[in-house]
Amino acid sequence: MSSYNLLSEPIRKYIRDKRWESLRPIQEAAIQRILATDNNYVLISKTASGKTEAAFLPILSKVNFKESGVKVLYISPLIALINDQFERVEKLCEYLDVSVTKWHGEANKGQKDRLIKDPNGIVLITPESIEAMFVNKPYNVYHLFSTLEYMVIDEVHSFLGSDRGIQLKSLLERLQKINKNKFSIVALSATVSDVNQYVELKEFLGNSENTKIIRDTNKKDINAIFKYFPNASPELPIPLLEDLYEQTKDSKTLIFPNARGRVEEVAVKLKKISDKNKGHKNYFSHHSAVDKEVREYVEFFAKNQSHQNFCISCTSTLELGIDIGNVDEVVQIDATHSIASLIQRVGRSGRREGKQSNLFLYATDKWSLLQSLACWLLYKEQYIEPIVVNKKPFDVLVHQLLSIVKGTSGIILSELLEQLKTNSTFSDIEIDEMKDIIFHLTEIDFLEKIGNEFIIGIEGEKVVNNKEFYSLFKTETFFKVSNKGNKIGELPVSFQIKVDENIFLSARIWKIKDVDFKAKKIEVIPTNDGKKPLFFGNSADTAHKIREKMLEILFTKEKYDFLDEMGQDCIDDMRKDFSVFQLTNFTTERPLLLSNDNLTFYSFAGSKINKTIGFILKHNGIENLYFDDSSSFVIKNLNSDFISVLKHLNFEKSDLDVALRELVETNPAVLDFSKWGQFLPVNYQIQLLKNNYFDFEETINFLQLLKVIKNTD
DNA sequence: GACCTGCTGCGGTTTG
Repeated sequence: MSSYNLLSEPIRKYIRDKRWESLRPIQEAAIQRILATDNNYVLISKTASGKTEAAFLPILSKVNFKESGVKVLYISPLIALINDQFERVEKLCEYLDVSVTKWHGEANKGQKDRLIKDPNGIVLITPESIEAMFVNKPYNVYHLFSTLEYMVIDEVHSFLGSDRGIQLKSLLERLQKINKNKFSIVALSATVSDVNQYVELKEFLGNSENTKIIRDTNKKDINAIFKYFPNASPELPIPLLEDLYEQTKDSKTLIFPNARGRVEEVAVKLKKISDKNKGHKNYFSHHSAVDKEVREYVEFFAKNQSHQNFCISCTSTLELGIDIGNVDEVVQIDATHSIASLIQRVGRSGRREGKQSNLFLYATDKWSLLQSLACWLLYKEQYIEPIVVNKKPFDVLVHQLLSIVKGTSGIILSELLEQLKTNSTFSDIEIDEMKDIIFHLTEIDFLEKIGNEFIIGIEGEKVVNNKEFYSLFKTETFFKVSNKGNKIGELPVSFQIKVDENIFLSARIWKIKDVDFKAKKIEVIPTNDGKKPLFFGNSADTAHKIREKMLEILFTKEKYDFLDEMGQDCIDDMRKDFSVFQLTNFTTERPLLLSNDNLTFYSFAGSKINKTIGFILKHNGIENLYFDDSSSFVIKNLNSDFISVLKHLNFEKSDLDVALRELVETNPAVLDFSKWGQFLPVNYQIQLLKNNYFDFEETINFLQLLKVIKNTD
């Protein structure tokens, strides 16, 4: 225990009292390095491997908490995670007489006020709460956070590649600027396995040169079992549910059915089967539309009822590090959209004494089976999709610009530009581009120029003084569902929301008794039979590599011992269907099926490339139907030669910009992916579409190399 | 048929 001896005595006492026999590998490595240097570190290690302690043990040994001011700022993407970590960190801090303060939208205000009176110790916060402080009480940011020594960013991978991540990076740099002595950063992550991702990670922390990666490569052994139950209707096949029940009834299980409606269907139907068989009653659902208190109860149950089995049907709400302990079995119903997501889900399982740890992959559709298989094979190859960071985040610039102006009582142009230009988040955006955007914001009354100084304009006030301002993502308002004052969850308005309709929610069945459209409330009573609720969402993008792997599987002869008979037969059938194509190169060759009067182009490409191809086809007057499951375009009544059309698609730049402008003007909803993009000048909206929504560069690369293989008979 | 994430300030009332 060499690192142990380097820690301060109170921390060593903590370890002794905890009766830890040894430090985990990630802790051994991190303790030595964090104590010895002021480098930034990224600690990469699987869920529940002691990452939090790997960061906090050395930081608490090292930092001098005697001086006034907050010394350590911990940032989390989730309130639930802050509440979880608070208990752990606070217990540790009892040994040091250092105070820990939760600072998020649901945290106790008295504690926050106390911190302002006497800034000290450790603060646990969300990015949005930092944003709010910059906007409303910029002097408090200085008062509290100008003497930081360490910042800890938890679940850092959840920020990378998103607008929320760009916002956090900007906030981090704004904090760094008000600290005379630069603070060091320790970031924690469970799912970074590709060396290419290291570059983006280091860049994110703002000091690539002095950022080091510490990685525990210990893998989790898990046994995959594929089961194929083709379904003919939107409902899950009964044999699948019965098999699922048998596989999970004596375990602690997490089931990921991908969609909230289906999460409810699984929870309710399994519970019914369990009731019939006199099995356990602990069937729950957990997703964003389940009431918060109900979700907390479910988490509490999973964490504390160690002697009882349970089954939680959930969405990605249980992907991140909220502590529910380990489960015995993880079930994925139909394919995940990314390997990163699969890694997180697999990471939830752990071995119980004398029990094999299993991952069940159920598929209800042949394409989903193929995609699931592709994901599993890529997982075994340790592949993970690359992180794509928008280097010209004009929309986040709009937001941060308003945040900076609001935080001042008037700022001159040169000072505003200086603040943006010295923030490396925006270093690829030119000064002239910034000026364009500032000019446009002034035109639409988001900013107002008084003398030499910019302040927030009349229209800007409406936006900045709204609580929706602090976040980079949009949310719609749902109707609150309750039963005699007990909150159950919420549902979006749809034709389903009417009196006497029966729906599933929070793993139970309800009859709608009253809908109050004005108050957006639904009153329900329990009942015995019903339907899954309808939600409307967008599916996440599917990575290019996953589609490529799907194609590869179709052209190999391999048998998979983890596939059931139905599944292997299905894959063999698909292979037979595709055997009419003489295809050998999975990077460049793609099948083109010619039949009577239509053709089907199987692009086997990532979502962004497909969106771009669809747009270009339409732009060239080629009407097509796109099918996401099979990544294919069906084109009817095409007279010209499709291949030459595809190879010679019109990429004239000015022409493309005209087409994109037309798209933005006729269909502004195309910008819905960006909360702040709507306030950009139209030519910047076009650039945003090119950078974030479409991917012309990759599409051109793909099409240039593309060799279309036609069917032979 | 299709995921997730967060939220100030102020004035009022209640509580110790």
